[in-house]
Amino acid sequence: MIPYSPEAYQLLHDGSIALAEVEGNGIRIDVPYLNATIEETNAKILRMTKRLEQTDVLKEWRKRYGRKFNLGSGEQLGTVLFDIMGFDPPGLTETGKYKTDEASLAKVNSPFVKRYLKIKKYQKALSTNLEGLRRETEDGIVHPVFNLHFVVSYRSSSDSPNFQNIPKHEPKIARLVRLCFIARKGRVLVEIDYGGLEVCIAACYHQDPTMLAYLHDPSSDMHRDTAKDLYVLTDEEWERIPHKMQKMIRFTAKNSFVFAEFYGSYYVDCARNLWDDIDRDGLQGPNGEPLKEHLRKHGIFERGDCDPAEKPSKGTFEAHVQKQERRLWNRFAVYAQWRRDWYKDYQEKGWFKTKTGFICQGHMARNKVINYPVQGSAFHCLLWSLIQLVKKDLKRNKMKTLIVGQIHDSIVADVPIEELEDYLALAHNVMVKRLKRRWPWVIVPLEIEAEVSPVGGSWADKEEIKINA
DNA sequence: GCCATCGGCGCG
DNA sequence: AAAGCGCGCCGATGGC
Repeated sequence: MIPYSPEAYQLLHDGSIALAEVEGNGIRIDVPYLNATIEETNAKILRMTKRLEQTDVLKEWRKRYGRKFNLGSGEQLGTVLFDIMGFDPPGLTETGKYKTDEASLAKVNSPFVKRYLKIKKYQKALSTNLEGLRRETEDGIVHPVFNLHFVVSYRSSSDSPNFQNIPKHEPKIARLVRLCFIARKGRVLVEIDYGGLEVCIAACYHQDPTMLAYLHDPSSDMHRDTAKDLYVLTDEEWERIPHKMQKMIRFTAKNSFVFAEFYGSYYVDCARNLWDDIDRDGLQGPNGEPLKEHLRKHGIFERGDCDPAEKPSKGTFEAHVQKQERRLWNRFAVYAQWRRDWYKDYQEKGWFKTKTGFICQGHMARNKVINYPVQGSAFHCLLWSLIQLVKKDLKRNKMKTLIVGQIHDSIVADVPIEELEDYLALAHNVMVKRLKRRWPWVIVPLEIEAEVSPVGGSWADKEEIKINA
């Protein structure tokens, strides 16, 4: 069976050509800054490593391994922490070694851990994002590759360097790396992204009335409402929490619970992650108290065993999250039913077809069957918009704007400052209005948000800007 | 020296 | 009944 309709084929065909042009354009790199930053980051890592020498963990480590000592070896670290020093092993990897990732190490009570993890973060940024970027930059321009093939869900990928995983969430690291990416002379970098695109596209498949109501009412906020339930916060208490803290609480509710559930996770894993999030992010309740203290006032005293074989005990966070899980899927009951029906249909036929005309066949686990069509179709909305801009609108209007990248649900462009207004209007027209005409199955309103760098400035300094429709 | 695999982690 | 989707890149490791 040919795995796509003629129109789906056309999308990949046009998309490949448009993305080739995007690759050719490339992004300007601040080479002097990049070179200086590589030097400085190297020195910083060296300094931090020196300070680590005084910790008891590192002393034990050197004693055990001598000349073979290697700070980058997770295996050595596991042996030192859990075999020699007797900390509780947080769990084992797929192949039976000690886990030494950030979440596991967070449970080890030692001043060594925090500093070690900080070094690892900078090491990662240095080797992947800074040195990797320098390797791939030529004449001050980098040309990331964007692939439309080999991705099972019919999304895209990027490499050499990967433009789709540049640090963003950790402020210091994000700034360090994003200062490298700058607008050309007299121009600004503009990133326009669809807000909540995957949720919107999922809603086009399942048409759950509660979800549709959320998406049609811009003043409502599913993640905020879920966050309040999850942490037992009344409206009045929520209002007393500082805006920045509200955002952090909403962020963890969204990523560790709502999206996790939508992707097929369940309350045991969610409870574990959410409980860890509270301490790691320093989440606080309405009186500035640690969120766990707030939960205690509402009869939630501890995390719970989170043992899949056991029922959660009363008074635990695990039991509470289980209750919230039931509540979530009761509210989105039509969505829940669609998941069952969609999967059953696949089991009977052995394949399914996406809204954008692609056929996925072969053996797939349940969660993949549910996620691929949404993930793929969401990206196709972005790709169609990008094709319109690159192939039609920018050329038709004889504009000098260059599309330079794409990150699943966003488009990055290098725009002459005098074209900014025109570009924003054009993008809005394509991404919001014309897309819905192109694909009438998009039955929810779409929203876009734009961020703009200073003239000749960097991606790190971009700021949100209003789009006048 | 080359290559595949693993654990870990960055992004959506 | 099962139990988080998709990518790419890095260093470590071990087999050849």
